[in-house]
Parts: sequence; structure tokens; C-alpha cells
Amino acid sequence: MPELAEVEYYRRVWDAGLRQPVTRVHIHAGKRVTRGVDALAVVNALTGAKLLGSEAHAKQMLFRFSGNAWLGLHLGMTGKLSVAPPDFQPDRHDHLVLFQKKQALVFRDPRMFGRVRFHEGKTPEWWTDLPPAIAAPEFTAALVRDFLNRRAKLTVKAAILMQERFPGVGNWMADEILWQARISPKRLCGTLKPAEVTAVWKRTKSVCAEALATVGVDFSDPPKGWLFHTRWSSKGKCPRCGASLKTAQVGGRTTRWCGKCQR
DNA sequence: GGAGATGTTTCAAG
DNA sequence: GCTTGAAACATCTC
Repeated sequence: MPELAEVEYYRRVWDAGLRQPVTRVHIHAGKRVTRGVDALAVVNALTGAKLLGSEAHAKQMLFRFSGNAWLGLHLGMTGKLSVAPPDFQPDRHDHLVLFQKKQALVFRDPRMFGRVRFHEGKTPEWWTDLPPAIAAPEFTAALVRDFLNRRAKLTVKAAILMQERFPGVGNWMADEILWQARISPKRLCGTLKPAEVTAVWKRTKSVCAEALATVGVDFSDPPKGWLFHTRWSSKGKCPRCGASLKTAQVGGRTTRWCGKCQR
């Protein structure tokens, strides 16, 4: 379920390997997840290198190794990071495994919508070029307003799924933001009143912050009363008014919302 | 067996 | 050149 908060959680899972050298690298070359990656270069650079630190930004992760080696991971739809015993036997979905003395760091992604990146030298461009994080002061109301204004004929749901402006927001968070803001996901951005645009901005920030504080820390559930708890069930009800949730494809994704309190 | 899945990328049309 | 929507990607689960 990798959206911003889950990504942050998975990043920390690999902290188990901090400050320890990699003794062996297992990588699947020639797969969709490793496209554009020189597998031999990864093996050569990371074997013997120490994991020095990591960061998460939106749905992306960056792992820094000694020798100026950088590993980027995106979890796609079904990616996961885990820690396994040092004698772990990777199967066909375990596309990258970093073996260390005490454990193995495993990146698994059956559906392969995720991505492995690799770079040697200074901080890679694909990391420094990312848009401002939602938690950053640069993610301003004006930025959101201008973005939505320029997409007058796009549904607001589709707009807040766009990573170039709402980095890290995925399908369930988008539904949560709109439900909390009481705005129908089908509304076109051009019809939003200034107060509604502000609500989108505010709720984006708060939903991200609270998800990071719960899911992001220990995979615990987000706060009580959120749409999150009912949106997965086909019989789900609105936590606010009790009406049955509506379901439709909006912005190309399954969307659930309350037809009564979201206008 | 079929449909759908918490995500991008690409392509074509407007 | 920009915006928008749909298809494609690969595999598993319900």
C-alpha cells in the first residue's frame, strides 16, 4: 500500500542495516523494475559498501552508501522492503537483496510497477529535482491555487493525484483529503471556490502529517473517524453522516466518497 | 475464470 | 506547446 506514509515506514525497515557493509548483492537484471540500471555496476559498487543513511521523499526513497553510491527505490503498487535472515533465498519477485552479516535487506515487488535506480557520484538529479514536499514551507496555498487554476477541466481528484504538485499523495489519501474537505471528487478544478481551494491545501497538509505520524511510524491506523476506516468495504458508510459511500472511477482510479457531505 | 488492485509512463487527441 | 484521458505495464487476490 505504498503512499507517502507507507514509504516512510518501509524506508525505516532497512535501518536495520545501517553502518554495516554489504557482503553480497542479488539483483534481477533485465526486468521492468530494474530498467535502465546497470546491474553489474550495482553489484560492483555496493559489494563491500556500507549503508550510511536514507531519506524518503513522497513515494521515493534514497539509500546512501559509502563510495558515493546511491540507490533509489520506488515501491510502485506492490513493492515492499523487509529484513530477512542472512541465509535468505530470494524468489523471482525479490528483485534486489542486499546481504549483510546479520541480515538481508529485501526489496520485493511482484507486479513490478516499482523502480530501482542507481547512481555513483554526487547526489543524483532524479533526487534533487523532486517537487517540494507537502510538509515543506514551499508547499504554499498559492502553489496549490495556481496549479488547480491551470487545470480547470480536470477533476479535483485527478489533480491531487498528480505527483508533480502533490508528491506522495496516492489513491486513499486523495479520497481522504477530499472527504475531509467536503468536496466531491468529481468537481472540476475550475469550479472550486477560493475557500474550497484553501481547504484542499489545508487538508492535504494535515492528512499527510497525520498519516506520517501513525502509518509512517509503525504502520498503525490513521486517526479514528477518518474515511480510511470505511472506504475499503463495499458496504462502507460515511463516518460523518452515515450515508452509504459512493463508488466510481474518477481520474482513472476507484474513488469512494459521500454524496451527502461532499459537494 | 474474470475483475480489480494504495502507481507511473506513454501516447494520441483536443 | 499544453492539457486531458485512456491504455499499457505484470502479477496476484478475491
